[in-house]
Amino acid sequence: MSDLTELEACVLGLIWSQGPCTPYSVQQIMKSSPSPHWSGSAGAIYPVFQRLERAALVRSQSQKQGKRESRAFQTTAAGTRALRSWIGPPVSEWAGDLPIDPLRTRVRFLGALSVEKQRTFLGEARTMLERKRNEIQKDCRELKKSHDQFQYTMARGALHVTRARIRWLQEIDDSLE
Amino acid sequence: MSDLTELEACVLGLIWSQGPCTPYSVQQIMKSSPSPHWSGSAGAIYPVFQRLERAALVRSQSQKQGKRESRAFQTTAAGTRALRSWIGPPVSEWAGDLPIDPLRTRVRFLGALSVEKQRTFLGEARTMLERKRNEIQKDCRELKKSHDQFQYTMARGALHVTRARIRWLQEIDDSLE
DNA sequence: CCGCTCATGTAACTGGTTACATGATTTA
DNA sequence: TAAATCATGTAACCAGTTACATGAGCGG
Repeated sequence: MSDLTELEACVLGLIWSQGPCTPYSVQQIMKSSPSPHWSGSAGAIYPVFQRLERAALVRSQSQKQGKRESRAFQTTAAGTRALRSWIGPPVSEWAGDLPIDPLRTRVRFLGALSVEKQRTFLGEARTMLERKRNEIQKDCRELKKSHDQFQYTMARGALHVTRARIRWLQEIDDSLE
Repeated sequence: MSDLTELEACVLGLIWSQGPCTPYSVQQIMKSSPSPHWSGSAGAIYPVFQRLERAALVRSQSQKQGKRESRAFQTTAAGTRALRSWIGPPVSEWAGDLPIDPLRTRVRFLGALSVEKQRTFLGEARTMLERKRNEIQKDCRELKKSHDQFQYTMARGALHVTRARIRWLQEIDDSLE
């Protein structure tokens, strides 16, 4: 497998971290994520599992109970290697790049609005960001003693960034005086 | 036009902010952006212009010099309206959502690496982020007196977020003790 | 006149989306 | 027993990507 897509690698990582699991359960994890940026639809997930298995990065064994059949997947040694090399080091060039942020994109063209509308926009955006920040904070507290240290780390990252975005909106608001 | 894609809206916004311009010049702007998340390829840009014109959000007039012909596009009144309603308010639900960040995705699975590799990873990532931060800082200084206030604002946003990401990596590094 | 940039496009592909289809199992 | 959820997939679509094609104008 030449190069994993983000989704493929993410699924691979989840299989790795969850141990044997079904496409369905991975799908549930993706859907329940606080801000899922993938649909987690069957139409995406199942083909990914197929590709990963074809590339021998995961293997499956069917575990049928009664007439209901399902297959449990786990990473192979090659799969773990692929995951590790996907993560790095070496860290890819783009690592410093800003994640694409639809809110920032909109702010770029904020000049198209009247100053009043600009204020409304900024106010609404801040409300949403603050709500998000609170959610994440709650998440952090819950994950603090999580078995998986890096899930907590993720949440902390989310918190840092969300706070930064709030500060930024604050700054814009101030500059509109 | 039911709903603009991010790329369509972004192009529309650029046409709006630049005044009459050609697909090619918009393409150049996209390519020269500090962290372009679109390829800015002709295969993307030209069809977008076609769609925007079909939807009467932009109009064009050919400005041929000699045998060389090119068309200059500008937004129509409907185009400006579409841009404004794309920006909001009302601000969309997802505004608070975290932008998808490939670095964070990788950190989620950092546990797959040895602690040594984890440190290397974090070190490299930080170097890149710091380099980026410096670039952005320079950008900020240059844009400070820019004609377009919101371009400066964008850069400030980038700075806030990048600093937050650096602090986050710092925090992870500390927690590995 | 050769190569570079300007400038405009098309064609094939690809990864992920929505919507659909199917049937087993559990719960009200 | 009807509805919801578990669980597995397929099919059509769509936006953006890479790669290609074409030709004008310009500097060495």
